[in-house]
Amino acid sequence: MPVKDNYKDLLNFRNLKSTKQRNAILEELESSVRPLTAEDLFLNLKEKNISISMSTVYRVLDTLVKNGIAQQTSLPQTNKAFYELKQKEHHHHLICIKCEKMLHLDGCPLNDYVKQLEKQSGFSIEGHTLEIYGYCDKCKPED
Amino acid sequence: MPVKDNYKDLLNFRNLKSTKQRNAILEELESSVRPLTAEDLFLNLKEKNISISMSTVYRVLDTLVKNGIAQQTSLPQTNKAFYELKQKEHHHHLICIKCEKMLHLDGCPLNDYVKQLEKQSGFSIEGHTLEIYGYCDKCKPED
DNA sequence: ATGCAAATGCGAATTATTCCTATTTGGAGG
DNA sequence: CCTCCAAATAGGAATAATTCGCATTTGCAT
Ligand SMILES: [Mn+2]
Ligand SMILES: [Mn+2]
Ligand SMILES: [Zn+2]
Ligand SMILES: [Zn+2]
Repeated sequence: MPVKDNYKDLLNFRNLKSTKQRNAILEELESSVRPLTAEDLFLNLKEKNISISMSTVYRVLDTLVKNGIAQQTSLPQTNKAFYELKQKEHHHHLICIKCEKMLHLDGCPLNDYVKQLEKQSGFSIEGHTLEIYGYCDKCKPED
Repeated sequence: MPVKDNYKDLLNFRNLKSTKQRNAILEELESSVRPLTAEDLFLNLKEKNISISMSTVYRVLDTLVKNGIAQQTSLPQTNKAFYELKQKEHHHHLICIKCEKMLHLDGCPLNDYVKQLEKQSGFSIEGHTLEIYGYCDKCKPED
């Protein structure tokens, strides 16, 4: 049972070879409802008996990000990176501190703010990080 | 020339002992115009011949944060933490990717957004991280 | 002044990630 | 299809930031 090769064009188009590992990671990311860590990916693929090493996971993710195929976010109060496929629209996340549930939010509330800030600060602004955290419905402390 | 002990009350009030290391760290943070890393603090204090170890720097910073005296921020594209004294007003930073210059911004653009999000999401929102980055005046690429 | 919980120092451990190098492999060209 | 080689991978060592464990020191209540 061969791993899908749905991503050959996507990869070759950017002068990237279509490999078992890259296809498998893309498949994982595409089918996941939430961003995944390098370790998540490593374990998921092992589970499916796809041979891969941690260094390859990191290298592939890096390549995907550099080529605009994936994007990285990092959560507050943890220092590991999460990855998801790049969405059409720039967005942020709402994260449960307890269970790590992660909702994709619609759009970005900072467009105007950033534009204005760029004018008054003299910086050329390249981007921003924004993550919102709290307790989800189920994890709310019941005091 | 003894290290100042201006912070004794501040510390004792929270059942924290006033130690040379804690006072020295508080002094560094207070006199710095920008947030400092654990290593910055360690080196600055060594420079001033104040005996301290890295683990103590981390432990003290942790204690200060837990007690609401300091606050931690972490920059995008780097995985070290920066610390500053807790300000009266919640705020964010504008950071130069190249030279690491860091401006404290006034206020927070997210108050309304967060309130609205809390209602419609069912989360109890505890906080958010927001850092804005780009190139400062002097570091702007000149194309 | 005394006693003891709290704080510190120092090195080892941990965690996430990157680097090194020998080996394998995708796919361009014949 | 073959061949070939640049690109990609495996596996382990290295790095960087941070945390831990434990023996020693110290602030401060009495
Ligand atoms: Mn998302
Ligand atoms: Mn600040
Ligand atoms: Zn945004
Ligand atoms: Zn804010």
